[in-house]
Amino acid sequence: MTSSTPSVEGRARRPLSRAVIITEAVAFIDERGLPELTMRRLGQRLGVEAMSLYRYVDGREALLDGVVSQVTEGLHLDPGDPDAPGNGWQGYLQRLATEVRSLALRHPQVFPLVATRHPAAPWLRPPLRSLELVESFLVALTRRGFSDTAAVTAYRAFSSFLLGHLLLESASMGAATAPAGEPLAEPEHREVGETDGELAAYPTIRRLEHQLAADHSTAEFEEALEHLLQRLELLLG
Amino acid sequence: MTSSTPSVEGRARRPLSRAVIITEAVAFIDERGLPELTMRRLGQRLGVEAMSLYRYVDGREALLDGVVSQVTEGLHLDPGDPDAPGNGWQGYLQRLATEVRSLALRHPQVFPLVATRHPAAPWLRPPLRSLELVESFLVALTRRGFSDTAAVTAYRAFSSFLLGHLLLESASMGAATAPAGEPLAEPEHREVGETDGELAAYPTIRRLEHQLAADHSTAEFEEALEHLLQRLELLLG
DNA sequence: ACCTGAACACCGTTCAAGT
DNA sequence: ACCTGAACACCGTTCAAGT
Repeated sequence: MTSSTPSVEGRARRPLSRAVIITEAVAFIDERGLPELTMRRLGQRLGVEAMSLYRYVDGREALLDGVVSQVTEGLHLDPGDPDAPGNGWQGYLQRLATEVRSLALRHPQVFPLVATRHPAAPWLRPPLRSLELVESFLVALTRRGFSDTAAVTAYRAFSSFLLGHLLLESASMGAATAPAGEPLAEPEHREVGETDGELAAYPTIRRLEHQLAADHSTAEFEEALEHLLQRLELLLG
Repeated sequence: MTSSTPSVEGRARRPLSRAVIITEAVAFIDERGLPELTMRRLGQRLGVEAMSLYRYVDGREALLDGVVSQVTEGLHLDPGDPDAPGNGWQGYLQRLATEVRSLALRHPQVFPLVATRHPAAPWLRPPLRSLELVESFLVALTRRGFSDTAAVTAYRAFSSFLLGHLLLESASMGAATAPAGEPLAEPEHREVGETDGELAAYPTIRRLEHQLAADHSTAEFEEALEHLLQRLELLLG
C-alpha cells in the first residue's frame, strides 16, 4: 500500500518548496551550526536527495542569502502613530532594538551570517537587512522630527550599535550551544599559548578574570542604547 | 645542474615554516578573499603540495586561527607614561582605536574573521583578541584612574564599539575589492526583489539613496568614538 | 512536474613511502 | 627531517534519465 499521499515512511514528508527548504535550513543551523550545513545533509533532513534542492534554490550561497532574508523579514515593526504617547522616536528605536536583539538571541548561530554576508546595497547595513525595515526606520524618524540627513546619520549609528553588541552577544551564546565537535574552553585540551599557566604572564587579566567572564549583556545593552539615544537627540534640529 | 640550494625553478622557494605559511595565507586572503583560500591552493602558492602544510599547521581551522593571531598581534601599543601630556586614558583609547581601524582597513577581507571566529575565552572579545593587548588595555586604564570594574566595563564598551563600526566599514570595503567571482551590485544581473523598479515600493530609501550610499566612515568613526569617550568618563569615580 | 543516478571537479586530511 | 603519491570520505553542482 504505497499510496501517493505522504504516508507512513518514518515521517510524512512535507512537499518541497523554497520556503520549507529555507525554514529547515534555519532550524538546521540553529541546532548544529553553520559549518555543518551541507546541501546533502539538508536534503537528507527533508527526505530528499541533495540535487532536488536545486529546483528551488540557486545553490548554497543563494540558500544562505535566503536564510538571512527569512530571518530578517521576521522583523516587521509598525512605526505607529507619531503622536501617540510613548511612541516617540526613542520608543520606536527602543522597540526596534529589543526586537533585533531577541532575534539574535533566538538564532545565535544564524546571526553571524546576518552580520557578515555581503549586503546587496550600501543602504542595507547589517543587521538591518530588509528594505521594509529600513524604509520603516527612515519614515519613522523623519515623521518624528528628524531631517533627512539626520535620519540617515541615525540609521548608520544605530546599525553599528546593534551589530557590535549583538554579534558579541550571539557569539558568546553560540559558543555555549556550539556544535559538539569543538570543545572550545574545556579544562583539558588547552592550547599552548593560553593555559592558566601562561595567563600568569598577564596578571591583570588574571586578577580580573571573574569580572571579565561575568555576563552583564542585558544591562550593558540597555545602558549603551540609552546613551546612543541621547547622542542621537543632538541630531534634532 | 639541479642543485640543492633553491635555484631557478621559476621562483626561489622560501623554506617552509609556520610563520611563512600564515603570512602567505594572510596575503592570499587579502588578494582573493577567504572563500578562495584552500589548503591545496595555498600549498601551490608556496610551491609545495597541500599535505606538506600539515607538518606546520594543525589543519585548516588552526590555520585560520593562526591568521587571526598574526594579524592581531601586529597591534602592540605602548601605554606609555600615564603622566605625560596628551597621554591620558582618552589619548590611549584614541590611539588604540585608530590602530585597530587601520588594521581593519588594511585587511578588510581578514577582519570578518577576526570579528567572528570563536574566541578562546570570554576575556578575549573581538576585535581585541590578543592577551597582550587586553592586558595592556586594562593596565593602561587602571593606571589612569579607572577602578577594576570600570576598566572592565570600558573594555566591553570599547570592543563593542570597534566591532560594530569596523565590521561594517571593512565589509563595505571588502565588497569593492571582492573576488572576481561575484558581480554584487552590478546594473545587469539584478536579483528579483531588489531592482530599481522594486525600489519604487520604498520611496524614502529611494529619495535618500544618494545619502545612504555616501561614505562618511572616517568622520562617523571619530564622532562616535568621541561620544564613547564622554560616556566612559562617567565611569571615573 | 518533480525527483534521482551517475558523474565531475574539487575539498580536507591521513599515512605509508620516498629522498 | 622534510616532502609527496595515493587514497578516503565528503563537498557543490550539472544533466540526462526516470516516474
